Amino acid sequence: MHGDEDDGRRAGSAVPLELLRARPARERADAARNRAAVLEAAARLFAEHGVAAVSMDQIAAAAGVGKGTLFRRFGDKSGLAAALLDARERVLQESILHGPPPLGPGAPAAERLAAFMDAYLDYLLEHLDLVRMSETATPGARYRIGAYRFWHRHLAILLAGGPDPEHAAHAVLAALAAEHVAALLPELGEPRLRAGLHRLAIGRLA
Amino acid sequence: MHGDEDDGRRAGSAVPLELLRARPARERADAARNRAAVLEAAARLFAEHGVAAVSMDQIAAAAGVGKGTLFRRFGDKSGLAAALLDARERVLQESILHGPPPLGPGAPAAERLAAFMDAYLDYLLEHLDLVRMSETATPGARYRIGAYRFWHRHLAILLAGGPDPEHAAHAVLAALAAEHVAALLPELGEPRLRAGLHRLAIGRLA
DNA sequence: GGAGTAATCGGACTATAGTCCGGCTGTGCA
DNA sequence: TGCACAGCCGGACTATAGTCCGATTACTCC
Repeated sequence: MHGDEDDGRRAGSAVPLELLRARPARERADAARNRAAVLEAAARLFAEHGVAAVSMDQIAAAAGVGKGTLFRRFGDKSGLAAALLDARERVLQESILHGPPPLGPGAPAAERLAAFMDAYLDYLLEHLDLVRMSETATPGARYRIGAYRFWHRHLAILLAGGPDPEHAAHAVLAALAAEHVAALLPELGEPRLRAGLHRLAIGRLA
Repeated sequence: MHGDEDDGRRAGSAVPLELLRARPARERADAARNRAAVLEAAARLFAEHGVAAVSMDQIAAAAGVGKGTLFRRFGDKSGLAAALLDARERVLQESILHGPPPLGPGAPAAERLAAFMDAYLDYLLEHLDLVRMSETATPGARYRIGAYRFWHRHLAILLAGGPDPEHAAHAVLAALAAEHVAALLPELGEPRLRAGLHRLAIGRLA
């Protein structure tokens, strides 16, 4: 899924469990230590100086690892951002799949849509810079990470009544892009942005 | 507006004509020559190797100018892309302002909306890589360039009947972002994408 | 035609993302 | 406990965007 660091334990892949256990499936102790050190250092530096102002060199130095380790582990800066967001994303996804209505299953589609827009916007506003980094570091990154596919699938199902739910879901997600929200927030303010996004999801834009 | 290179002749600014003529308003002959050489070299290299695969160094070398000249003139890579798109954009903007209906004034808003979506998508698909570069080179670039403001204003006027035309216009433009269209095109194909965008503009998404 | 001036020129310089590979070490096995 | 090796480590290396400033040169005014 999203945090696809290239270690052995990929979740949800089709590889049989035996094959994973054939080679040392667990990551080495030093690798685990370094991973934790990197995530901790990155979180601290990002919080301290802002996401954009922190270089990968600084993170590597602060974590006490080499650049090679950093990049092999997380791919690039967007991968590092995704890894930091991973836990938060899982919580939201879990609430959607198995949580109580209206965010979870059991409520009418329109109510679930509204709940999703609110919940996603909450998540986005809380981590705007980090999400922005994870979406824009490399061209097309946003559409490749597993999280996008999850949100898209969820929206397409909720929009199933319309003419083209697949495209409608993409259109809603376009308006939820971190870059877009970051640009609109100072211009419109949060309440107006939130209301507009609700109308978009409901299909009452014009 | 969009191609805001920092020479003396800014179009559409509020500066009185006298002030512009007080200092040497015309660009120097060598500057004009270099500007043309850069644009020509960039257009050729972009067409030959693709926008992403051409470095600013290569462009400078091919144009026979130094890097300093290149960057002073166009600011950054997105500025260069914007300058190359400038002529095309003006044509579209002119058609909207003074051309025949339904793209130009005189037709009902719904028809003008459909015409705009078609015309903009034509423009976008024809120069997808270049627009993408101009929009994504630097964070927030898309929302700062004058062209975005133009499209937004136009859409907001056409969407005037709805609850929040300003936000609706932003939402439509979010779905027209080069990054977004580039990601959806291979997945949905052009006809489906076009149809979906029409529905979005009409407000019949769901 | 000549001097003054202001803008331009261009290449050296910095900062950062991302790659590569020789050496090392933790881990599983005997 | 010792061995073999897969996988990890980390810093040197490359490529590119963007900055800076001394030298140069086009334009203006006398």
